[in-house]
Amino acid sequence: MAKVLPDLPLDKVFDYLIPAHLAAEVRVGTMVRVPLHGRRVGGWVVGLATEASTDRPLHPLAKVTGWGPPADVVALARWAAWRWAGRPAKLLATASPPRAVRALPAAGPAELPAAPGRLGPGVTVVRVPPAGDVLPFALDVAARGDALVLAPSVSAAAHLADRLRRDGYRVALVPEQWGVAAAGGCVAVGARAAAWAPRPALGAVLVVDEGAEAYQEERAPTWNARDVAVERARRAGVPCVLTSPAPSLEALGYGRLVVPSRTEERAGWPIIEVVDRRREPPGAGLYSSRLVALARAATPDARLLCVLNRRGRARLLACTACREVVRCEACGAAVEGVDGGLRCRRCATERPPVCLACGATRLATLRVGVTRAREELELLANLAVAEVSADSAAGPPPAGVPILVGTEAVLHRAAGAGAVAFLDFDQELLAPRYRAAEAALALLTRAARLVGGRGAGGRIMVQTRLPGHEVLDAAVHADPSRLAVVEAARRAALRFPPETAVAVVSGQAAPAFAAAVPTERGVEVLGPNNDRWLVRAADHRTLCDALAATPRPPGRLRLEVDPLRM
DNA sequence: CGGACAAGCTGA
DNA sequence: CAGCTTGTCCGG
Repeated sequence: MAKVLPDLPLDKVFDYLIPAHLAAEVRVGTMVRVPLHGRRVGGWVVGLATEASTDRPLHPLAKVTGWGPPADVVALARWAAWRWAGRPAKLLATASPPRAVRALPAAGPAELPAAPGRLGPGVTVVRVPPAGDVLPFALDVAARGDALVLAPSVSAAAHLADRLRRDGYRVALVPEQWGVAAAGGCVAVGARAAAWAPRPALGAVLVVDEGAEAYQEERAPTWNARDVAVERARRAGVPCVLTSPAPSLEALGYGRLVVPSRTEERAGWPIIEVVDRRREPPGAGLYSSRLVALARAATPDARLLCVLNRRGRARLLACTACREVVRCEACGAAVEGVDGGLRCRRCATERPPVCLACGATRLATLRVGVTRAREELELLANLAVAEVSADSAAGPPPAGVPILVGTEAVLHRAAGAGAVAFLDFDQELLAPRYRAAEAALALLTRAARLVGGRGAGGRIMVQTRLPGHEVLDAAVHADPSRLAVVEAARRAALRFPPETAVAVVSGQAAPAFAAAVPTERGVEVLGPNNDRWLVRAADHRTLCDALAATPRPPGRLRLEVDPLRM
């Protein structure tokens, strides 16, 4: 008989008889449909047995849907369900092909384009400067056969896949080519979900830009592809390589660090010019004389990207026709849009969404910081300046404009740049998130990739009132360890991860859950703060065991293990 | 999850 | 008291 985990928010395994005509297709991982409680549901075979765990009469499997995650991935999903306090079905769904796979294609060739080179056992963390190339590491793992290569975005994965193909490797882009990956004899390449790709004979694992936030699933269970990949390699006993321009503290805890020579690393970072805003004359606003000089030198071929993160400010509405700011007719304060109408933030007066100045009905949110910066830069530089928003539906940034200004989205939406200027970097350095420093350095590395290394003339300008901050110290010296040392000490002093392991508990059932967490072995429950509780323990084993031992009260509950913010 | 069944509420 | 909603239970 088959032990089946239904695709329901239910952690229970049910026994089914395997009809003779399906026997050849049923193995651990096979996706099936089964009768349960008067209906048919999908599920995964998670085990095979000869004896049922119940006396009640068994139903036969209704249907085999197709191939599913192999046995090692099923086991990995069970581990991840414990590690991120979630349901195995959620993780098995991620590990499954997006469309039913009835039959696998032929496996790829056994012989590989290159002989496996040096690759140590266990986890190797490699510091690759922003302008450096990770392809050599991808080739190293690919030469091991049935490799797994993860990149932080689908586009980065597709690009790496193309380059591996050009070097003679057969590549499966997962999850689209799930079946090709399952057949084996190829490199599986993909973004976050590819951590679960089927690999018949896993040879090695590479995680590119291991610290990227995109590796973490935002919805619970908040699993992280890097951590899943590391555990997977450990279970298989194969080498695992993590690359990053500035390895995270979590990665540094996994394995030995390999750094390039000082010369090589310095060449891979652009020149970073720090402008001390405390020394600028008052009234200069966001525009130091050095920034104005940089702006005047911008050309359409060597654009200047100006980054101004002004999040968390009250957002204003403006009329798209006459550009008048929309205000309350009763008290004159700013209004906010509420389902089809406008409401005053101060006196709660409501009215239809119509401009009082011109009567137009098309209103748009105004990002005060960025919009004003665009106008001011245009005057100061005497050049065209375009505003770039995070809305990718707005199309690519306009061509032929020498200066672009926007929130950090400008770094995602522009293909390249001659220079990048952070108008007010203190926003990043002082953000009230425990990972703010790592995130700020990540922002600088993203900018560094757009402008290239110092040899290519790349330069970044950072305006700040904290010129001695360790993030800037690390970037200016092209030495991320200068931040890692300070940050590790700070996290340890504040008992933040990875010094400790934490989970955020929220949702309607959070009070009952928080009260039921067993506070043994040093497990602490802190809060509530904004209706959220924090569970903290010395390590993940202690934390996850405590969460697993807590009975789930009825009602909505969100458990966020390893929160990005807390 | 979602069907079954029970208990509670409402209006004639 | 029919007809409906809401809550609880449980599945092979």
